[in-house]
Amino acid sequence: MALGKDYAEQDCSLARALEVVGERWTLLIVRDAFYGVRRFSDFLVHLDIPRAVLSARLQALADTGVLVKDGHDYVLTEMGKELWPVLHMLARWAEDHLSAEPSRFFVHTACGTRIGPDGTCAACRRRVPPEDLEAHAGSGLRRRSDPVSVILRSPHRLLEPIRT
Amino acid sequence: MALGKDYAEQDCSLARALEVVGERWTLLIVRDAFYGVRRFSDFLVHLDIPRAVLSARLQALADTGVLVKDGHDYVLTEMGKELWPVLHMLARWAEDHLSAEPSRFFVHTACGTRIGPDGTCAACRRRVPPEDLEAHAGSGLRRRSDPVSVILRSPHRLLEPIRT
DNA sequence: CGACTAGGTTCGTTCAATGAACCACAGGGG
DNA sequence: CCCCTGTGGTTCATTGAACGAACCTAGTCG
Repeated sequence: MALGKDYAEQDCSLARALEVVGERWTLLIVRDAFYGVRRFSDFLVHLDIPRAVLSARLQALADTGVLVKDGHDYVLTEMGKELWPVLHMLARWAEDHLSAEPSRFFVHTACGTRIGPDGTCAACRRRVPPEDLEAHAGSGLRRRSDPVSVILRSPHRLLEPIRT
Repeated sequence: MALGKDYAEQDCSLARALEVVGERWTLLIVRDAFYGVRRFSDFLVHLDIPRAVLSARLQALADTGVLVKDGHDYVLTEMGKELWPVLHMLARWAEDHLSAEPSRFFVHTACGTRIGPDGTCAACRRRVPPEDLEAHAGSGLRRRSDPVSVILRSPHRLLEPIRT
């Protein structure tokens, strides 16, 4: 990971996880992938990240099997999709403790219920996988003007590819 | 966070979270805090981290309220303790997908049941807070020889301060 | 053909991570 | 009293990753 020295000496599966998703930008790339971003240039404009870094991260994520490269699209694998609960909990933690206005919230498409902090649907009483969720813009959303941000401002189902 | 440029432009509470816990070493420091590590020198020897970086991270975590400095001890706040589900899920993800042998597993002290991937006790059917969990060494634990690793090899309750 | 776009790579600069050395203070012993 | 040790840091030169601008290549449109 990040510097010459990795986390090899740590006896913890957490350290293994951080070697894969612990670098700068990596989790934001994965988040965008859940939002339906698939193309290099879309990640680029939405994240405002150096091209070289994006290239390196996408390749690393493809190498470890979080993403798979399909033509010019980078798509989440099953392994990647299972990061959803982690992303969701981290975002909820920030909202609860960093006075971050929720910029997005998520609704269970099947029943229309907003899911709780633990990722479960209160009505259905079970975990909802990301493909059954619809993202809605919340009060804390800043009005950015790049094409990807504009598209992501209207409600959309997670993992559904966006069209720029 | 990491470089001059932070995640300020991102409209996402995830980005806010990563500004606090997304830097190199930070989540491993928080993990050790759950394991009962509290002293500067104990973090130092267990993480094998440069002193300057450890100093900077502990101060940053105290500034944001994840830890509180009590004399020479760094202790998790309520806000910090609520990171437990995130850490636990990330570690389970690594075990499931990175062929990482579990180095530790966690048992609900009250009923003796090993908790599931989502952090719930199968017997009690509810979320178990970290202070009610006991950490046990698993099959994947490497035999490191520093004093902190030796202590952490025997079962111990989370958040219970270790004695070197 | 020429212009334009998507998807990168190259490379010089900047800035954080590293690790070794140094500093300050608090006991404890002689 | 001075010396020694342990704890909890800070300072600083070096290294390597992130940055950002420029460049490259393949495909497409007119």
